[in-house]
Amino acid sequence: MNFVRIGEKPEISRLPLFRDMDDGKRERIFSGSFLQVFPPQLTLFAAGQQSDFLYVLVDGLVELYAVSAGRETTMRIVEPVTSFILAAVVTDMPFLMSARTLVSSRILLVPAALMREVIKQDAALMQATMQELAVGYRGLVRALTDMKLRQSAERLGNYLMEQGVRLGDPEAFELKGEKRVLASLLGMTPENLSRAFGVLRDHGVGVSGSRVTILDRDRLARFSRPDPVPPDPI
Amino acid sequence: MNFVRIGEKPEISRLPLFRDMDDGKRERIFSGSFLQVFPPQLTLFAAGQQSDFLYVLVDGLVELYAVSAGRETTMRIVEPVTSFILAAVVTDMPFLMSARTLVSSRILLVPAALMREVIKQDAALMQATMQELAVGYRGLVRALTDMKLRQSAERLGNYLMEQGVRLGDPEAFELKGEKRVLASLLGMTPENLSRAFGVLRDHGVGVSGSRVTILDRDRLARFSRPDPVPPDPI
DNA sequence: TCGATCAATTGATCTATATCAATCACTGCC
DNA sequence: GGCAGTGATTGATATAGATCAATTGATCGA
Repeated sequence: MNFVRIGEKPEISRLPLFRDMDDGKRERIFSGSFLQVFPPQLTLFAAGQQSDFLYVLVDGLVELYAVSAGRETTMRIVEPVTSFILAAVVTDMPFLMSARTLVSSRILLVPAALMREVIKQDAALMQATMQELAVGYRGLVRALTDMKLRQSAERLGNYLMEQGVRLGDPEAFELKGEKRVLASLLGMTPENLSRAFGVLRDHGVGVSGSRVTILDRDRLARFSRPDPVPPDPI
Repeated sequence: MNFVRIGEKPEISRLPLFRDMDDGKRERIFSGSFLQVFPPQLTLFAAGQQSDFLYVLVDGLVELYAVSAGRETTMRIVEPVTSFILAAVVTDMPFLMSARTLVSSRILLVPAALMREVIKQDAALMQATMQELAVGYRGLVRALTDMKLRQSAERLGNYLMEQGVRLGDPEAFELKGEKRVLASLLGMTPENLSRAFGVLRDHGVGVSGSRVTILDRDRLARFSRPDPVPPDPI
């Protein structure tokens, strides 16, 4: 367990969540938090547990998953630098999701009680928390719509288009995490993910290992029918 | 278009969202808002539109639905007294969902800009908004998990158990809205909703029209495997 | 009271996706 | 360099749920 080192601060401070708040208050949060490195495939917390920390993934990759009816499903693949499990911290309710590292990860742990306390004191932090929750809410509305209305290959197509934009190069990028995790995120089996990639090959998508190339964006869009409302910025 | 009448205030003021805020500020919001009655089956707003108002359903029934890939799906059945479409208002982004009245409804319209302005001024309102979004976020996490992991009859079983508790009598209650809307909410066709009710008949559920009776709660729970983490209050 | 209308139900298929079963292709290690 | 071990792919089959097609039942107005 280490306290937050100087080198880490800038990228964490640059997060929308902490960016606009009072410097002293931010310092207070950071000095009460600690950075920890976790090995791959380690369970960080399980659904049902009391939410003792807000997590900020600084480096690595984390999977959030939910369990129900004896099976599990990936809810989110968290890429750095992002906070996660904010809603549980804000409501002071047990986690609905579990988390595990997919690769070795450096994570900032902010004590939930401290976070809740400073939120109450700092209007900018509260505002940012509110925004983050609202944006997250809308992301889930999209995800649920996607799951209810689109079929698997279309979901994959949309995911690839969005991921391309998010990662900076809409034409070509690397998939994050194993394909089986991606399959679970998209609500399908690994077998069907393979077949879905096969389908998309005829609609302007190239894949080789985890390298994805979007050869014909219009063609892919025509097939996967992206949401008319464009994605929210951050 | 009428301004908020005295008679309406108490139940709106009692909403968690407005309950704890400064009285003067609340007055400011209410005097800038108006109550309106809408006939059944009227579209209140459509996805993609700029979010000009926060809506509070005072009386009646409203359906929130999303459209994608040419089809539509019910996202939420809003019962009084509840605010809706808060995330769009907070982020000042276009609606992701459309809304229509299912029956004649009395609705409070709070101008979105006014809402955002007062949120910035009143810490208690901001806090309540944050809480509401966090609770909503968790509701969507549950809904998405449900859709991904449970099959249709189980989803129905869980819905009925929760609805019973929410409406005050876990043993017997009336379904809100038409069954076709419920089917869409639960991500199935009306035909399959009928069959799902048929399945649940062997698992402690009685139905007659829109009247649902839960004859054997344990049996139903055994079948539909409710979430181990209990639902959030409010 | 009788049709007309529309939601709900029931039955018969069809289809997207899951499941089961190999096989293939890496990756790392001895 | 070869061979476990693991993830990805491909193929064959099974199944939950959709779709199509009537039929039933309830509501409402003439």
